Amino acid sequence: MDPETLYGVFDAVPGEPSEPGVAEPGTGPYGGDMPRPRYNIAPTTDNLVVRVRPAGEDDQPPVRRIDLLRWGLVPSWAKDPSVGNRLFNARAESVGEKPAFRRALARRRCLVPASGWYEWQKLAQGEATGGRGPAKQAFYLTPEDGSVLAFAGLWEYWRPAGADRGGDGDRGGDADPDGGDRDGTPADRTPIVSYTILTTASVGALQGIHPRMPLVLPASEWDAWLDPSREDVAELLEPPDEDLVAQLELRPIGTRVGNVRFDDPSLQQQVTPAPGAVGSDRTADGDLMLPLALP
DNA sequence: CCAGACGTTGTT
DNA sequence: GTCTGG
DNA sequence: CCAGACGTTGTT
DNA sequence: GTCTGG
Repeated sequence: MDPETLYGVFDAVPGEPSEPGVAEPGTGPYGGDMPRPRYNIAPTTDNLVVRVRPAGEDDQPPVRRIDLLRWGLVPSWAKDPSVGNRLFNARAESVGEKPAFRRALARRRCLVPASGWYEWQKLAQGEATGGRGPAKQAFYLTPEDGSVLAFAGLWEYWRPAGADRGGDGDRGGDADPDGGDRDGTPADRTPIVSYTILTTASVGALQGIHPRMPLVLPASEWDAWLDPSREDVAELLEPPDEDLVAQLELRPIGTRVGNVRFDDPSLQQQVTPAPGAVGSDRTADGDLMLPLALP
């Protein structure tokens, strides 16, 4: 997706230029560089996220802001930020009870824009291919009308122990473009603002591919999800409506998407689905699937 | 009390 | 930080 | 999630 | 097999 379109889609503005721990997306149409569109996003990388208020400035009217946050939520109490490497998803069914996510669910919800997402369907070991056939089929799930999706997310602020420099964002504006500090402070002492994506049970045809899916929020729920004063989000944590899922294209794609060093539009090129995969006209054994006789 | 976890996915 | 397990 | 690494002693 | 990195 084109990152610049996101400001319009989400009625958002660029984030504060000096928020510690946040890589700058740039100001886009307001005058700076935006990150290039991405086609293969991996956990631990910085990606665009929509938030209302990155830090507690309580008086100002709510403004949606877009920043680059690290995918993989690092809890504020973590001693080592690598614990966030595995916290890139949070189950919607239990997120309110997990120590790592509970506080963020109550106070720091966010939206993660995406043009779609990838999923792997595990296939029965193909006997017809002598076991050498592909054991899995990748899919790109994307709205047929090209609209932008928003995944429900949570974000968190982490500061290394002992790093005691005060300032919650608007002071000490030393906009350091690269990760490290000028004074030689290693990167593992810099603050990190990170996020996680909620998952839920798959809906409709997606169940044939994978039992889980990201919690996709319809645009009508974006405002409520982002509103930090909203107390009861149980309704928003329910799986998406079937009609939302019915608007998605389930596009079989090649296996290169599994390797993060590939990151270009060709990853989303449609391929013939493997036998037994969703959309294939052949069974897992390679036999042609015949249409059912109608009465 | 202290120590240790704190999570999800998927199980050819 | 807060909860669970020993 | 998938891809890729996974390690020490001792230096024949 | 299991962990780390992207």
